[in-house]
Amino acid sequence: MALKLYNTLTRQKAEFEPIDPKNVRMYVCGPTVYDYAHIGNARPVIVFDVLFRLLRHIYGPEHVTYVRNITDVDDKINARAARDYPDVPLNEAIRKVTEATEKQFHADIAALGVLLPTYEPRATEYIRRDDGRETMVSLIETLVERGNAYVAEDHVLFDVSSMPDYGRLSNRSLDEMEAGARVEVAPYKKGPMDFVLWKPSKPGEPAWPSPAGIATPGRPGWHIECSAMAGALLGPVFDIHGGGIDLTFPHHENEIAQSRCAHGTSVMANVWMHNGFLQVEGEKMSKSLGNFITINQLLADGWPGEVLRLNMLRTHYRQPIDWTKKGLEESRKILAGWFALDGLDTTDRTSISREVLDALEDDLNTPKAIAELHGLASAKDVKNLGAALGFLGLDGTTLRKANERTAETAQSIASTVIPLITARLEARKRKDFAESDRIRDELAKMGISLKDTKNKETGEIETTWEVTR
RNA sequence: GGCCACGUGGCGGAGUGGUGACGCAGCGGACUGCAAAUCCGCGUACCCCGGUUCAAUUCCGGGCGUGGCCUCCA
Repeated sequence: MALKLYNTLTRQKAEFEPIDPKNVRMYVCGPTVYDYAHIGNARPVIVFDVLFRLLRHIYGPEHVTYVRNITDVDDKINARAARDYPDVPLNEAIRKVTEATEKQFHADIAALGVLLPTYEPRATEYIRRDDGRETMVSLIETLVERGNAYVAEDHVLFDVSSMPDYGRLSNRSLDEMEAGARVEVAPYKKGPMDFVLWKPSKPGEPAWPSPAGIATPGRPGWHIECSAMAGALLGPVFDIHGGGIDLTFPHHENEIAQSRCAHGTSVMANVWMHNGFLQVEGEKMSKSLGNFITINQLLADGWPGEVLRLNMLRTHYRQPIDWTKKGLEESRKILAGWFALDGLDTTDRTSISREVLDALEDDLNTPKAIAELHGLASAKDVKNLGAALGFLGLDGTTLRKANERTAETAQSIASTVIPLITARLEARKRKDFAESDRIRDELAKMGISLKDTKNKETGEIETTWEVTR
């Protein structure tokens, strides 16, 4: 089966045809580094990691270029830096915030089994540079020259009226947008939907020499950075652009406007993919509700990264997810069941089952793929199951780490537990089941569960135990 | 108000114009002193109302509900 992907641009699922099968190119909007990544941020990272793995499988690992940026210039970063490091010069404080957050982000997603993208550019590296690559400043200059952007009060603004099909991705017309606009329009804008490409910096704020003859130093608007990084690393037209569904408008719409007008192309990327939103325990995740869940917190609570990953993939990427504790428990059980099978090896990827690949090639139908995994598990086909799990980024690494931690806990309490188990076995031998059960209950309260097995050779009852919490 | 998704059994979640995927939970059985683990078995679900059709959960229309965007939140 050929790879099919749903394209937001056409609102249809269609067969994917790369521009150049020798170099399949994908761009995904990455995080703005000012705070811990939350579980909603994890979704596109995981979803597009699966797509990256699939593309590498189909076209060959050396024939796929995946760019996921780091946004390290943004007003939210400035605000956070000023708040957290009030006694440090702003630029230095910003560096502290972005470096620490970026490091944390990488640690978090590594636990989720996410491969490194081919390139992970930082926005600040693409404002200006001297190697001839596309930059935000060069894009802005081009847009001004071509009449798609104008200078007003030290800002550079994109003139949306200069682009006839602005709004095509999000399927809305300029009239509709203007009618529905609820924001106060800055007086220097020609049209209410015009958006900022460049804005002046206040003293002390990060600032770069401005384009288009503006004397005051400034900084880029949000949308231009993705256009610049995508253009610099993937060229004017590439295959796939991904991100959260909330970015469709205005971010992606504006990216398209900038890139297409600057490059004179009819599309920026052929396929636009958007992952659905995530709710927590049936409610919208928000700071005011206090249900903001970070990846870091989930990991700290003892959930192996692979459980988070599986939990994410149990829902199709375009569907909304209700992220619940119950779902996590279920994912943990499923994974534990698979990894308990004898002979499972996730490093041998020679036989990834056709059924699993077919499911993934059908617009990344991960729930279907997971159902196939269940089938392989019940057929005890550990060869195909292991291969598919490894392929999906569920290679057991974080499960093993969690098991090691449990083993350490077990070791630390073994001296308390073992005498109790011995006493219970003795009670059992003399058929004092009341005492035997009392000891088992006592252990259960400590989070220890027991298993009695009969030794086939000696006929003796033996008890194994494990820490369940 | 405009635009867009989505509504399947207790829960999660595929899929299909006509034989009730799959998983978790639950129930029954085997095993066990009893459990646990394991194995075997068990479910008459497709938001509502119309329409098309021999036949609709699946197609069409309307309604209701949930969520998203229209505010530099993935």
